[in-house]
Amino acid sequence: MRLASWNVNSLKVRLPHLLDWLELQRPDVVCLQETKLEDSNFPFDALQSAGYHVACAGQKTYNGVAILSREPLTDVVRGIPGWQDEQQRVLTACIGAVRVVCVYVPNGQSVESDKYRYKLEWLAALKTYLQDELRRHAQLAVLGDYNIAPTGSDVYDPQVWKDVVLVSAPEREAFSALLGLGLVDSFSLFEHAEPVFTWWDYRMGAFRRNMGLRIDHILLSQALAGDCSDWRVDLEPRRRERPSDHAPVLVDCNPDMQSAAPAAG
DNA sequence: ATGGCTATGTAGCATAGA
Repeated sequence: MRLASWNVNSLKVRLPHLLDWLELQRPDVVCLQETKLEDSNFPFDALQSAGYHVACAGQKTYNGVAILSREPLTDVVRGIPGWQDEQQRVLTACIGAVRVVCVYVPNGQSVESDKYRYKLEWLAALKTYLQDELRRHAQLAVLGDYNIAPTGSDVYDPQVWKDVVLVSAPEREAFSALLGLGLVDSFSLFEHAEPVFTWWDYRMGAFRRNMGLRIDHILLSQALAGDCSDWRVDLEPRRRERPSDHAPVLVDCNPDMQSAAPAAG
């Protein structure tokens, strides 16, 4: 099963890129972030014609998440249950025995900002939610734009990216806390000779100079991580005209599509 | 290198992203 995550930065603008890319990569499941579309404007027809079932949780102008899947989506849940949030940032669904959570973690703006406090509170709520989901689903995948570069190796210049939003200690601790639940950053299952990034600023020729950050992640429960055979970022869409500032991230894994029950213990 | 692009809502620029 091929799982992917892509912050498209407006699905309206990026739909042609997405449709081309779906045909090339043929992922089984795709989590989209920053769709910036109300559900009434979601391009259902184009994606259904491309062979995908769709679940979406959008809003006008900002945020918005969606899950595309070749197999039907069931048990769809919008947001973090029990945690009120105006912003559409979380969507969860089952594909067979695999539970998929699509997340768009708040940016935080700056460590002095109220938005930064919201980000940390949001991450704490996400942790509680994922802990709960892990109890219910042995095969859990949490894909999305985390807006956190976990280590100094995940930024092009650790001197520049120091104690600022996206790399601050509290944010990195919040990310580690998700791993502490028993989730694995699928990136870390493989060796990487060169730095790997998933986002590059539109300005300053950042992509051309590979001045990027690794902030889009695919976390897998132990049951899925054990059979994960590949992790990669696809740079091709970022090279196109009018690209998203994020590149899609993909993993290949081999879930057990029969058993939905969590492992004992 | 200091918000230098890009997208949205909306009709000039403001807000947000990371």
